[in-house]
Amino acid sequence: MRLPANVNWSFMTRPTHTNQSPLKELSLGAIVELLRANGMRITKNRMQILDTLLRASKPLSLDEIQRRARVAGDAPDYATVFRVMTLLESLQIAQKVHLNRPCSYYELVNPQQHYDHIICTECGRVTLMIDSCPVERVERKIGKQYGFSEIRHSLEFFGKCPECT
Amino acid sequence: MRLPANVNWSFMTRPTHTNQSPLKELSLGAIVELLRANGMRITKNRMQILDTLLRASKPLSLDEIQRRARVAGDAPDYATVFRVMTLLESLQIAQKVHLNRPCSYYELVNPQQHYDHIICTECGRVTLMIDSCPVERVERKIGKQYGFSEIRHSLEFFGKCPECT
DNA sequence: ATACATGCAAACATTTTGCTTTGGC
DNA sequence: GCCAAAGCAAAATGTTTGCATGTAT
Repeated sequence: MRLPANVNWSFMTRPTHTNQSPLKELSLGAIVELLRANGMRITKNRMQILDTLLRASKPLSLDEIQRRARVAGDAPDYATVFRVMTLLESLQIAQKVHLNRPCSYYELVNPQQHYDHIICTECGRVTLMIDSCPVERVERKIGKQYGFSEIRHSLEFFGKCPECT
Repeated sequence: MRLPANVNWSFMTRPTHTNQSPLKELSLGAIVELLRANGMRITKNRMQILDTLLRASKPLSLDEIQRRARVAGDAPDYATVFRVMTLLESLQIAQKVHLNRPCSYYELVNPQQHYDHIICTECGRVTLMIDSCPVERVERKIGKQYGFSEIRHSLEFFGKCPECT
């Protein structure tokens, strides 16, 4: 059952930067403050990427983030987008979402609100579930029953959306 | 909100082979029968891969499937493993599981039983949740509230397992 | 002035495909 | 014998890194 020990699994969720001050609300100001508090510099690229993520109504791929972060024909390098997203992920400001596609999609984590996704298997449209999360209660049960701690989850629904039916 | 129309999303879940007879139980016999019913040939490679998947107690990567399907020093080609898994996926006999790792992991779909996963963020160990699925009720709600049909879901929990705590 | 962030290019890992040969039916 | 499946090799895709240069602090 145990996977190979020589594999480094830590990159999955463990922050590479110790994040002492968790995000209080999902706003540009709060994020900038948190970056500063962690010794990160506020650059034009980072502002444009954060602005893009805040405007997005669905998870974005690195490619989409790069294209949307373009200002006056000037887009950040792909590697920069990658590094910024890796950074935001490690600070638990952003997270990956699994859409059953060959590349990764990212969204900002809203500490106030948890949303799960419904992905149309026909057109790929992503709908956010605004309902209260159906599994939060289960997380507590897992802690007790299986002895896990620091539990997070990833939940996606797939189906045919009304327009594709 | 709508994603680019020129993208082909269908590969995500839509079977490429029309599967007329859904699996009744998760056994080698039932799967072979289903393959035959869909005009697929029964080969040594396919038998070894199916046997591997049936024995597995956790989702396996293509690489792991190939290594485990080895019989007398003779392993199926990696491309063959890939094609067989794509086939099984399209017939909805197998499915991908997202473990937040750079490659895909597969498991057989048990029509009798649905299991969700708990993945340790430290050691990568995968635990199956044998409890009744916490979100089946939600699926019905999504049908009504959002108008989706043919709803499936993917649910993974992440946390520190007892031994890693 | 210093150290972090960036752009560019190259390396890497994984997935996917083309094509010829093999083998199930 | 026919056509699907397999093996091999190469291409395509997406992710990640090294290093020289730029820039926030």
